Amino acid sequence: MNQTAPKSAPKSAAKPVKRDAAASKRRILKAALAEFAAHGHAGARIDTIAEKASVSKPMIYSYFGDKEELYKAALRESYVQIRQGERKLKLEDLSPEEAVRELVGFTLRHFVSKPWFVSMLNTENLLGGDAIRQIGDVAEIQSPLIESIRQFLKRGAAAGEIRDDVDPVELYITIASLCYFPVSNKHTLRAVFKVPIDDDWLDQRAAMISDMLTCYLRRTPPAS
Amino acid sequence: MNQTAPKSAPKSAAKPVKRDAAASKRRILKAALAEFAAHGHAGARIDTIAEKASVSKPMIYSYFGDKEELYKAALRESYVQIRQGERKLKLEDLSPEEAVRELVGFTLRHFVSKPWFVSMLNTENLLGGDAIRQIGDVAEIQSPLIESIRQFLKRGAAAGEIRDDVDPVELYITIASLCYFPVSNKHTLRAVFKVPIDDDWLDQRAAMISDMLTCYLRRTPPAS
Amino acid sequence: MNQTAPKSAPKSAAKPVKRDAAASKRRILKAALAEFAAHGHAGARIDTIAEKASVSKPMIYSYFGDKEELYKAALRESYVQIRQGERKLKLEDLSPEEAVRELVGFTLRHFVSKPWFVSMLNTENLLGGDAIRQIGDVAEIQSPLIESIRQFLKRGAAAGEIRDDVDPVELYITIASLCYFPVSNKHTLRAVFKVPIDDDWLDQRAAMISDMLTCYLRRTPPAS
Amino acid sequence: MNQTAPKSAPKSAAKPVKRDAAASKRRILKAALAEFAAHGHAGARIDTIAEKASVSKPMIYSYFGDKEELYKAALRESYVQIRQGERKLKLEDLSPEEAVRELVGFTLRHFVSKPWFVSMLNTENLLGGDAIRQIGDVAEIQSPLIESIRQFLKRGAAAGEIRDDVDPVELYITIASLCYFPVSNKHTLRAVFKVPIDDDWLDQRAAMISDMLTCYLRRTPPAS
DNA sequence: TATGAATGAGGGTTCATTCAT
DNA sequence: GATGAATGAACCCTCATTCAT
Repeated sequence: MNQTAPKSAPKSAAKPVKRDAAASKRRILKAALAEFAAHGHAGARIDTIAEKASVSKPMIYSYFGDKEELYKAALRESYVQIRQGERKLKLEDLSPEEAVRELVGFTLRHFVSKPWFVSMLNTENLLGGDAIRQIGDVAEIQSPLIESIRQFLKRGAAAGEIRDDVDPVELYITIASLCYFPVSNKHTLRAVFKVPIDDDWLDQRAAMISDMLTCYLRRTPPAS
Repeated sequence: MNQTAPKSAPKSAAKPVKRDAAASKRRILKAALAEFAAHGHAGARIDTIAEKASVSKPMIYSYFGDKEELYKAALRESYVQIRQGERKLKLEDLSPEEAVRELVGFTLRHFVSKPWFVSMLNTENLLGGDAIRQIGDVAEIQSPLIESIRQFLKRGAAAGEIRDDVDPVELYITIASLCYFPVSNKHTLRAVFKVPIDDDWLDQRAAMISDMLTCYLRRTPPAS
Repeated sequence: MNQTAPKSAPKSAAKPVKRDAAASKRRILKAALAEFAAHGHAGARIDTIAEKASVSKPMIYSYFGDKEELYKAALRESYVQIRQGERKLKLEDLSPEEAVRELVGFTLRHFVSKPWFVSMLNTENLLGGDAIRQIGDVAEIQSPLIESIRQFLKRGAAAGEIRDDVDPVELYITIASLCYFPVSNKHTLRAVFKVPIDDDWLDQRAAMISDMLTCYLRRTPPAS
Repeated sequence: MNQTAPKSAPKSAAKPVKRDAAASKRRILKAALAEFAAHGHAGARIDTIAEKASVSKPMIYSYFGDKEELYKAALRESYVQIRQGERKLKLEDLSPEEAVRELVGFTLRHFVSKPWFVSMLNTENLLGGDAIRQIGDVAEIQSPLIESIRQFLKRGAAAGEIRDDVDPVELYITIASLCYFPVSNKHTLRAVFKVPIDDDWLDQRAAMISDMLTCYLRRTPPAS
């Protein structure tokens, strides 16, 4: 009767992670994020999520309520994961020019390597942002990065290396714009402009973006 | 074939728009574009499109085949309409700096005033670009604008006013990136960064983008 | 190719009533009434209704909206049908005693032969009467019967044959009570009191009820 | 086996009601009765019952088997509780007329104050009485009341105060009919006849019913 | 004993699509 | 050419029921 005695063989992963609520919830969230990112809100299928998460559908409803709530959880999760990645970015000891170059390269690689984040933003904005407005703490999730940018801008301005009228949020939006678009619109760009959005192209782009920003930051602000 | 030439038969003009196949098709396309842009591919409803176009559902199927084909037609239509708008842009007699400023302002206004275009691109890229790859002539649709940009870049470079290593497609992608992102991601930006993406903000942004690009174009290319 | 030519043989009921919206709706209503009466609100199955009505489920939703609305329609239908039966009742030319006897017999037979009416009332009252409150014209449906009762009471009182303080609604509720209970509670009565609620028993009951009512009506009202 | 005998072990009385199988079972039964009465057989939810009884769902299954068995237990319980109420009724020392008046008033108040009994009967009869047929001892539960009625009828007949051909079961069914209907069909009566079934109305009704029955009982039986 | 975790089977509802006039 | 009528196939969600601790 030692069929049901995994004690003696804890290593055997025959029954992966049964009866572990937290793990189940995590798997569901991961699968949901992938599914919503791949097919949008309406195109996502609860059946598929259940299957990919190796749980039954009722578990999803018991943990998350309904599709809408699951979507919100997935959207929030995409921000949480992005933020975890951003923690690795260290700009403190860099010159403004190096910091910009690092930030651009990082942001671009970040978007490329986490395409579900880009897809979730697309999906959410398509639907009018109803969900993100209901997630209270999204602003806080992103703030450390902005703070980091503010620091190096202040340092550079104090050292007289760059202009002193640059808002960190505006700069971030600029960088994000330049990095987001080629990733988000990869397929239409390729079809319309025959541009192959591959690693080489992206590397060149990162360099060009950095050049442009550096040039702009160095310049003295207009007299107006 | 004078079926589609009601001009020669003014008698039968009792019912103005009825029994006009071309008009029906146009109405369907318009409604489909609005619906797909508003709710994405999976979220769009054929019933709603039929209702908004004031046609019966079988009409849609007889004209367009199925939802997939209708989606492709709507996607193509969004490019056609965008292109029609771009025709109004005249850059020939402007200095490079003026041309950039005009192009940026125009592109931004364009995206803002045709949000369905932005939504259709989002939707199409979300789904992997399968549809746009099947539309043969999309590349040609966009080319006049690129040509126009090429012209003023060449002129400016010849006059020594700007650097001569700028690719028109790259420049357009840069401008598009900067104009697209704040429009496309309006809702998440507002939620995360508390930035109100209104007309004032967009005007300032257009100026800032133009400054940055001008600065970059003027600069001599790096030695490498 | 005369497979699809029923014209030459209109009698053949091979394809019963296809493409007849009104007929479909009628069949659905009939099936719904039977199903709700047999299994109650929650126990009724839309699938079963569709099957019994020989329509697909979407037809039901297209005609009636949802289960709740279909239930309301069925409830209303049960009153309409009951009312149609009551029209056959003629009390005008009868003496008060005969009228009562006729009314009692009729009501009892009515309830026995339309058990779905009794079941629908049970179901609706079980759920708190939410549905019937939303049906505007139920009161009017029942009123002719009350009017009829009022007439013979007035006639009998004027002739001095019966007391003159009897309210027609109260009398109807009394009769309904006496006729409803043995029909509605047929199964529990049989199980608890071993009373076989069959035709013989019901006939005797009708006589007893009539006796009792007659006795009561004849009596002069109490002094109080 | 002193697990279920906390009396002998007052030490472990820290948690008063916990680990008391009988109490749990009682709470389940009470909650089930309320739930089945409120929503009918199909509409009742095991989850709700578990929650209201403060037990886990597996407890319910371990005590009662399945929903069907729980329903039967609840149905039986409703009879048991009704019977407990009836025990308080004392008709022995009353005149026939007083006994009838007391019995009517009591029955009406009984139904009004135990609406779940009425609802359970409705539900059970709606479903065809399958459950009650499987409960063996229901007949015995009700019999004392019938016996009590038989007594006072015999006494009254012997004293020549009332007719002697009245069957106690028939009389009880008559009284039950008159008291049950206005309670059971409270909502539809209000909607259809605009009669407010409140305490005043019920008091008047009890008086009227008693009058009618008294009148009938006093009368000499018909010659037939 | 007691229960959190989990699920198979279905229930109501919707949607793209077609039929028949 | 045009449409009201109709439906198969899902989809989201729930519920009675069991597993495993």
